Amino acid sequence: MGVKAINIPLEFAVLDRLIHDPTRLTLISLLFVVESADFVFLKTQTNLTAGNISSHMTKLENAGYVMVKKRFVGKRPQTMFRLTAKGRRAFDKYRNILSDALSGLPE
Amino acid sequence: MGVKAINIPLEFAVLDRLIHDPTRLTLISLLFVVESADFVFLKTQTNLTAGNISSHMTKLENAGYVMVKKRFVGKRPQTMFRLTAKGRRAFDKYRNILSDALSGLPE
DNA sequence: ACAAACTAGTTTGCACTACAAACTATATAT
DNA sequence: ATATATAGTTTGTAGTGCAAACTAGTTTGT
Repeated sequence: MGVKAINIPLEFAVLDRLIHDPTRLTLISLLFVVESADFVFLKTQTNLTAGNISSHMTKLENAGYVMVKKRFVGKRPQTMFRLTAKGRRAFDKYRNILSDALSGLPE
Repeated sequence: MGVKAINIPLEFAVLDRLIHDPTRLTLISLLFVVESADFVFLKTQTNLTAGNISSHMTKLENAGYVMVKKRFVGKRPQTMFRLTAKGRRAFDKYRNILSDALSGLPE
């Protein structure tokens, strides 16, 4: 028979690409822990450029993972972000798949 | 002072992109556990197309993460892949960064 | 009052990437 | 001979991430 049958359940393939990108992983994780954050907070906590944050958050918004509320604080525009229930579920699922896959490896 | 200073160490940004891609993550993980595998094995264990595997493995080879040995088995070509020491180190580091970052999150 | 510098973002352009389809080359079956 | 299968590689294309450039407004300096 030669080689024994091997079955390694590597579920990396089904990881949500929208979450998996490192930049969005950072942004989503931040939103996950702080519940709600504005643009400036995201910018100072990360080392991302404004443009980068903007386009990624738009992508997350279009996916329905993030809610956006714009208002003025004093005279300045402020953009607030918050994970939606859908976004939270997607992130939970992502984490579970990833940590399961990682823990399935030896060592 | 308003809001307390928050410092969340999210190290996702430094993840090795070469490893982070889900397809390569799958391929590298496979090599990590089986030590050495041929093209056909990688193809049957994953649901990837041959072209996809080919280009990803070339990328990993160029990065010095994977060694390739070609030979004939009977009359058929066989391409064997194996993680290099460098590749193994990179993968170990990747796993550590990722699991640390994940475990830093609440819940 | 006017300009320069700063704040808060969005849009654009480019270089790179992943993916499957198409291809090469050889072997086997009919 | 022709068709089908195996073992891959190369090519073409659509999509992506990123910073630079831009928009719109505010504050500061003189």
